Amino acid sequence: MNKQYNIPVSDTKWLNESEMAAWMAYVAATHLLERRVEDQLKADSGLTHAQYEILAKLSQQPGGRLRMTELANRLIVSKSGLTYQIGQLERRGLVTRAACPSDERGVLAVLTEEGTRCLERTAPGHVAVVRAFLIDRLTPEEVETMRQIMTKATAAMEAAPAGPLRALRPGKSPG
Amino acid sequence: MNKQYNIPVSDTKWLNESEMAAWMAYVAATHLLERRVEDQLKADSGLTHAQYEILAKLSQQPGGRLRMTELANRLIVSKSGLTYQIGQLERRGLVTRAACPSDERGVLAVLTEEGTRCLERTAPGHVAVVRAFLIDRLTPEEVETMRQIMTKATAAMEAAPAGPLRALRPGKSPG
DNA sequence: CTCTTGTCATTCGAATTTGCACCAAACCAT
DNA sequence: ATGGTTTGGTGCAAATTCGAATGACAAGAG
Repeated sequence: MNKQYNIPVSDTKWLNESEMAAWMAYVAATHLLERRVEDQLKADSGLTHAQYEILAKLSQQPGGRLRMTELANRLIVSKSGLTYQIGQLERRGLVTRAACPSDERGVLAVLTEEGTRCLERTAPGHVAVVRAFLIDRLTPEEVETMRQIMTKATAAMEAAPAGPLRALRPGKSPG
Repeated sequence: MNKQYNIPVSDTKWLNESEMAAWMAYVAATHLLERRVEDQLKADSGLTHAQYEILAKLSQQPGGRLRMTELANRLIVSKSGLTYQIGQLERRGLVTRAACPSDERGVLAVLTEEGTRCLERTAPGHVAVVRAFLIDRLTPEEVETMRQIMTKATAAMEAAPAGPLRALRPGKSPG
């Protein structure tokens, strides 16, 4: 089938022991942390992590509003997925939809008063989880290194085209 | 609470700038990376990341086999979720179910020959993605620090009971 | 042995996510 | 202006995930 990602065995640069350990620990920690965050939010406010991230992102914006597509891009979620979740939040009165003044097609997701209160009520518990299982386990230097690592990775992926990895490798041009 | 320091009602210890930046970069990187990994696996072998992780975990075991519950625990997935995915992999001939010799109730998920070949065929591309967007962007020191960070976080979560976070916080006793 | 309790895996229903198709609106080169 | 192309948001079907309920077996007390 599609072999565009396949690299001949001889060229494969496998992960060494440290790299493999780092990757496996990252995967495990990510799964565990996602579960903890999800559990806390569910128990504390009935929100999912995806919904919390929507509220949090909106609250960072002036006027607590953002275009649907822009919001989806920032949250790294599909547009249809965002449509669904905004519907859920709207049903709970935490978000409202408003017409975009500059583009007739556009829709603004707007954080409501109640959405703001819900976020303020929920945030402390959320932060507590992030601290308890991650941040407070690290030295300030480790926190800073994690920031650098994750920023680099994010930049690499935002820069690279969505397509096949080949585009990133030298000596090949898209057919 | 004590307001003489102009601290809000809750005694929440918020994230400082570095911590917040680290957390937000982590969340963004994780979403982006998951998407990249998913895309590569789908295009290259028709596997999801969850399915790849099952095959990889089984391949690390002697005999390429593991009890369902044990596998679910290691992959940090619900048992019912694993049942579903093993069904999918079995349908493709990459995994077989076998009776557990020591426990009549038990079921062993067993990696097949074809499952092994599929994994060997898919692994290079997977590693290439992990390298391209994460590992190769880091210095060896950063890789090592990431390993430490993620190992600490994993240990913290595996040690802590699944229940409310309150149990972890000082000055409060359950009930 | 028998009863009670706990564990293992599955099934079922509900919730969520994605890609694709679709329609309306905006953009653009004639 | 105008026909063609692109963009923005939503509807829909398929896939995946989880929790609760279920049935079979195991383990321990009497």
